Amino acid sequence: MPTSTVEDYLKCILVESQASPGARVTTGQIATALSVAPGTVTSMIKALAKSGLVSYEPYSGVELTREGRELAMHVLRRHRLIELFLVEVMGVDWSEVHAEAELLEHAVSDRLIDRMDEMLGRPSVDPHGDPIPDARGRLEEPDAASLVGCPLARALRVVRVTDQTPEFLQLAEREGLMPGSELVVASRSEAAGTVVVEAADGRQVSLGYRAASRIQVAAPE
Amino acid sequence: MPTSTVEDYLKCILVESQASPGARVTTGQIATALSVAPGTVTSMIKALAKSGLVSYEPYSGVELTREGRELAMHVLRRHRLIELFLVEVMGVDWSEVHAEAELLEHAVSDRLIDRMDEMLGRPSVDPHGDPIPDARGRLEEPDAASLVGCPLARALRVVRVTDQTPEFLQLAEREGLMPGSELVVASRSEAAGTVVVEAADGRQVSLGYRAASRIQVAAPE
DNA sequence: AGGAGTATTTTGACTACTCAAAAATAGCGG
DNA sequence: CCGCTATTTTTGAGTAGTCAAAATACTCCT
Repeated sequence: MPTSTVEDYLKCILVESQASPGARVTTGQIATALSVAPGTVTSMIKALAKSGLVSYEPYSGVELTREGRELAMHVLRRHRLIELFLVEVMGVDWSEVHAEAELLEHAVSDRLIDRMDEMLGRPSVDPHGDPIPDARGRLEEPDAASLVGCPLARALRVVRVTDQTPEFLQLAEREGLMPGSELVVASRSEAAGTVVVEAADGRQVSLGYRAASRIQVAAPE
Repeated sequence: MPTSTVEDYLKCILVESQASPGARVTTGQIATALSVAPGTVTSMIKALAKSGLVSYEPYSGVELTREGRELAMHVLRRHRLIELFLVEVMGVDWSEVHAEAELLEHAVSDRLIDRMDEMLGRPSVDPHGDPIPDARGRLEEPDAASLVGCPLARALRVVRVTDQTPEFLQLAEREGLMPGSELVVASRSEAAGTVVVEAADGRQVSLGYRAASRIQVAAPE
């Protein structure tokens, strides 16, 4: 049985490698993401490599093995189902569910997860639009355009928000930029690094490139 | 922030001291209840004493301090609310909820616990009839009679089942001895150490004294 | 009171995780 | 190809929890 620390490392490696596909994940990246000292990551990674969960070449980064990826997928599934459960069934604010799920994902049994899945109608995405791996650990990662790369002056729908900080999520909620919301990108300024968005209620919001890149959109319906 | 191990020790000391009021809890008792080696308990207890959560006199047992008791009460509250939530909201079998709650009680935030409490209508007992401490850690422990000490040939109602093993709980369910069930104690044999109970459906069940003492009853309604 | 037997504590060691700080390495600019 | 900087790894040490087995203390019986 993997410890919850091991689960955290694997999940972290999975999401980091999804964020930049093709590249190996560096120990520094992991240290930052998990808020631990760099040396801690190195020794942990060596332990994971010994257990066959990652492949590791010193100074060149880490990659999940098939077994490690499967485990990480299950943790991710638990995390995202719990998030959705908290929002849909328990009425928790979507800006708070990430932190709650971070703890619960290590404590909830597979039976309970399946019960949640059933209660929620076998959903495919969590409250942030992140796809939920199925019970066999399969996941298709849709590649949607972000507010930085999408066409202008076209009706669009938010499908995913890839920033889990409560502050960002509260902003998104306030400005009508949650998954499902409709919007139009009014303009972009390369020089200023801003994107001006018109939400469904007609209000205009200006976002920096970093923030804009965290919001993914698709054609309405 | 106490670790989940500390929470387990405190909760264990609390329930053991409730089971035999007045007596100090021995390290051996704790070791058995938590399935750890006796020496482990001794060193853990010394750490708890240093943190001011228990008072400890070598060879004479342990007692919770006010602070330790408060903490233990909160853990017990979490545990029992989670059990009820799992049964009422998620439809989990009552014989399984104890084990689930054992893990979840360390991972659920206070906010979520309060949300559960609200959803369940501020309940006073869990699915086994165990009383739920309130948000301030207060608890009244009703002293009901068990099937060993109650009157014979009188209509009674099960109010509490004080054995959390799945096997026992499944038996109780099968034989109609869950909290709320009505029954009559038909006879008792001191010599054989058995109690014969007639459940609501008319079936008779014979229980050993140990099992009978685990089922508490009160007058119907 | 003297043992015998049981419960408890001590000892020494191990796993899992962590950090700070020193040492090693990679990759770049010249 | 040499040196500089940033990153990574190593080293040494500490915390939390655990066990097996030896040592100690209690208790009860004769």
